[in-house]
Amino acid sequence: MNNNDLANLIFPNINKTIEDYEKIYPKRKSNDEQAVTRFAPSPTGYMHIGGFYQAIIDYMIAKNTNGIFYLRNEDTDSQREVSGASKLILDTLKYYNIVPKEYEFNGEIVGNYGPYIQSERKEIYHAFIKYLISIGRAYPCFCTKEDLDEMRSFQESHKVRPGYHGNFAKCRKLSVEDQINLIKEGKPYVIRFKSNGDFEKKFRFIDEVKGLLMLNENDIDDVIMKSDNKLPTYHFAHIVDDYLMGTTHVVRGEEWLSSVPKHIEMFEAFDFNPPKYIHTPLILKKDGNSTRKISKRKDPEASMSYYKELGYPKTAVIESLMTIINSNYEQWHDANPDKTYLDFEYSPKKMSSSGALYDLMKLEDISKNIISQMTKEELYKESYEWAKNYSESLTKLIELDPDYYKAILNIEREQAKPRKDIAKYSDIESLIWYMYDELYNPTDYEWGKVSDEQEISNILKTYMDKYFTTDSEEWFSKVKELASELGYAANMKDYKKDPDNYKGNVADIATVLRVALTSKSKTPDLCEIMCILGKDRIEKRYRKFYKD
RNA sequence: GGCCCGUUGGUGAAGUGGUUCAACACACAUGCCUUUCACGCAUGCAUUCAUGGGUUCAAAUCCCGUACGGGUCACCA
Repeated sequence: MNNNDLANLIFPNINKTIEDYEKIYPKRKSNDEQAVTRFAPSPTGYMHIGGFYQAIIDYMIAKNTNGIFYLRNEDTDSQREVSGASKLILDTLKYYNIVPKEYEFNGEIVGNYGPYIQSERKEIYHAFIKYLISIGRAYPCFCTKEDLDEMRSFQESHKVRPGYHGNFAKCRKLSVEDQINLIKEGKPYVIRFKSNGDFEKKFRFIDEVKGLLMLNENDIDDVIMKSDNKLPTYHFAHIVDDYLMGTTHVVRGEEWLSSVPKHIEMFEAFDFNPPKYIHTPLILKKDGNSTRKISKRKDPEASMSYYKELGYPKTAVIESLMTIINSNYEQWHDANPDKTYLDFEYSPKKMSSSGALYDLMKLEDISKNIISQMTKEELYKESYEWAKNYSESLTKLIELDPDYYKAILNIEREQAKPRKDIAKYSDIESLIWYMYDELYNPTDYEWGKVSDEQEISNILKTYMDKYFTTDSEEWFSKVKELASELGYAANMKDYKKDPDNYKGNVADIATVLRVALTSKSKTPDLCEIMCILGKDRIEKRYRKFYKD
């Protein structure tokens, strides 16, 4: 009885060898510069901002090198799997135009290196495990959960390094005969990798972000195949998949750094070259005085749906993340205003090696700039699209009269220095509601210096009788004339020189005209608002303040 | 606890031994402009790079210690 017998007993129906799979999935025909990257989330519920930001990096690396970015579904943990999660992930990537070249969804496989869903790759993993068993680098372990708990508490109380290693690795000492007998008896087992490493020894490892690292060798016999569903653990699937799929760069969170030694050892056991690793810093969140990893439970902004629901433009979300990915991005973008983030050359070396706080104010700023640059047609399209999904009330307003809505959006837009007051589509309604008679029913008027009812009435009446115009050329001079007639300074300089000489100034007059029309003291250009509302509706609103 | 990673302003950070080394952007403050707000413009905002020591003519930059923060030690990824 030897290892081959053991391997055949465990995997009697696995006939393909590693060589067979290497033929089925030949090395990708690409030159050395062309990177192959992957986004490999597990479908556990929602799209996390940390994962998304890694996907951007994957996508950019592939784009920069004219390589391939693919999506792999890591669903080996059936317990944690949430239905619909993989659709959400693909949809989110597509929504942001981070589209993988190869992926699998709903039975459709796009690409020659699939399946891209790990649960469908069981046979492949088994072939690789079978090989490992046959050469004595993997073995069945019959330890129960209780055995392992006992081991752990012993290690804790005796202050030895925890883990299934050295003399604690009971099952690695079992003879092949015993192993075969126990399996025949039907005892449940997992398959563990047999480590040859020495924890006391260090080896050099280069991470593309952090640079040269000295790491301890792995000496833990990790589980590579689970007992219940016979699927591989992450560690093992990573080796097999990234080898067979030709991944050149693995982008993953910093939390994986500590498992690098075991991954390296497994690659070596197969004599495969490991990919390059880009361990990205975590996205953190300030919580009181401390910082911690951003989390879905506590932080709504951890989920990508947050940004979509609030209606931030896609490019704003991506660019705000770019400022964390490579902080020289903004300067580059300012110097190359016509280019997009896809033209930007990502550099892992320029990544910060410590975690970053994601600044929502920064997002708002980037977003305001982007929205201010949109034409009214673009903003109309984007905001309508958003409204249909997230705001019934805004949808109604838009559909009432699309051209009217566009006219409102166009206030102080499509000009050299456009207005920047919209950061997200969900802001729009609260900025334009007073333009709609259907919604206009204010109870609170934000009067300024002039609040005397008689005076307000007088100003409004005089304006409507003698100075009303919607001609933008002469609008303000008319307001000035009105101011003069009523004893207010027509221009600010005169007023400042001698304030006592006047009842107020032209700004006070404009404020009365503004508040009586909109109830708000702060609005965009009053003349443009008046143009859009038209004389009849203005008069109707003003008449409420007339006194006889 | 072991091992690993990190620590430049409120935030993202540039800067890896000297010649503007504390850039740039956000935020904040003030002023100008102005019919309000926003925009725009101008100015201000770290005598100091967690901390102690060392190397050096010279350190945010190199070395050692300390503190603090984070990660990881699963049949989860």
